[in-house]
Amino acid sequence: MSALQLYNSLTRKKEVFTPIDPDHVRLYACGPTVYNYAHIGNARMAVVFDLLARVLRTQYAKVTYASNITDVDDKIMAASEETGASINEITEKYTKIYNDDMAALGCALPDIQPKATAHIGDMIKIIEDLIARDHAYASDGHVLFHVPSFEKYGGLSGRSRDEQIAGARVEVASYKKDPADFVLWKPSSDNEPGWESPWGYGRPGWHIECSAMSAVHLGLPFDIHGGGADLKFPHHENEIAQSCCASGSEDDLSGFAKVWVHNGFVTVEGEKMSKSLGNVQLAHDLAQKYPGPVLRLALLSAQYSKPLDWTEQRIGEAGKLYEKLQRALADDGDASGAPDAALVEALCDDLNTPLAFVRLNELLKDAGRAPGVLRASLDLLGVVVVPAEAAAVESDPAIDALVAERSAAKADKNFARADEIRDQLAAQGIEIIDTPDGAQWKRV
RNA sequence: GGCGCGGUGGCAGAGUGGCUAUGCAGCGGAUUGCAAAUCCGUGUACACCGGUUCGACUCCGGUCCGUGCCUCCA
Repeated sequence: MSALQLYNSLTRKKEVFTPIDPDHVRLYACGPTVYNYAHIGNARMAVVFDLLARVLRTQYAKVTYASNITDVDDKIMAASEETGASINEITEKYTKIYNDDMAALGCALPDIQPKATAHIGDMIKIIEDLIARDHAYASDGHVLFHVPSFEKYGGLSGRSRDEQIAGARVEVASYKKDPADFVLWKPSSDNEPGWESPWGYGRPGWHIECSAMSAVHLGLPFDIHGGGADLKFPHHENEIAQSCCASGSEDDLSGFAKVWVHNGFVTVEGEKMSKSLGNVQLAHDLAQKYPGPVLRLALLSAQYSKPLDWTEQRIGEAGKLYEKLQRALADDGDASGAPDAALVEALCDDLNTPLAFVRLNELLKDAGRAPGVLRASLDLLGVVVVPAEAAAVESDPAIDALVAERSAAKADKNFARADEIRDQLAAQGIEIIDTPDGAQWKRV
């Protein structure tokens, strides 16, 4: 069996993955803030870590994959004010939509999907620990992490505290001892969501939730922590600071999580997705328009850590691959088999999905002989191939009549008439496909 | 400005110190009455300039260009 190698952002090297406990591999990935539909970038993260969990499961008997739902956040509050819907209505609605949409993309539900609001007590506990260890202080209703108290701060992103301040875009607030200090807890007004705490009524800062949920559900240190590349700083840097300092691991940045995996950014037709450009591609919309497996194939068509440009052409190519798979697996048949060794090997090499797809194409040519291997390989990739529906899903008396007339002409060897009808329908965007079971047609 | 990442054939996208993937598109052919599908064949591409080397797309240095983060962000 090939050894799994992963690029570790913390060490900046590709490393052979060695679990802390081979009997139980633990993976955490930062999940979405549920205030809106997930976009294709969120979907990439979900697909990448779903795949990583699947690959891990081929090698280890027990794998726990946790990915959180952030359900307390200022953006959610803003959405609530805007729409008049309650916070709960919003978070419940978009959590369900997120899970449904990711399921369409072939993502299994994480083993644990903790919600921030269910872990406020755990967060308060960590904050208290940090205060007790002189890494945090209360000030003006806020509690802040004191960055200068953690010498190794910045080790993940390669950014020193001074450099962070040099950017001069960090919020300089009167209650901060140091401009780099970040919020662990902040006060809420009466009409804002909040919880009672030793520092008064308030709510947690953004970073603390992941420190709390990962520790509670996985224990420290755990094996792999993942998320989008943009989370590296400040989110993951701050998670490390909180978790290492609260757990007495100030000297070892890997005292929180051993391996850090970051997936690359998604652009759309060469441009950054943004509301102002109006080019945000929602997973929900895409899933209405294309089969989920096609989207998954498209998302995996570049290696996870590389940037991915989301284009019509890419979806089109994924669509063609999917159609080939559908044809190859049209007959139920041998469902047994293990995933192809070369494909597994490609995935074990830092999830090299493009290389795995090369193998997939070879398997496709051999599908007649070894459909079981192809099925098992697709299973591992999380690509669920659903047989194509019989072509003519719609019915149109005029077209059906012409198709029937053409079939009759063919039977009479009147090919001139048959071709005439083909051309006529083609002009209307109708394609006739002859099959052993008769002619079918579809709009193209 | 600081910290990163990357520049590979028409497009996408792996990879390797020497044998130069793969997919899509294109072209040629087989097959099919014609199509579709399928199959076969076909492209010495690795930003630029130096260096190391018997040999570099691959290692080192520099240049140019693109891009991400540094503020909420997957």
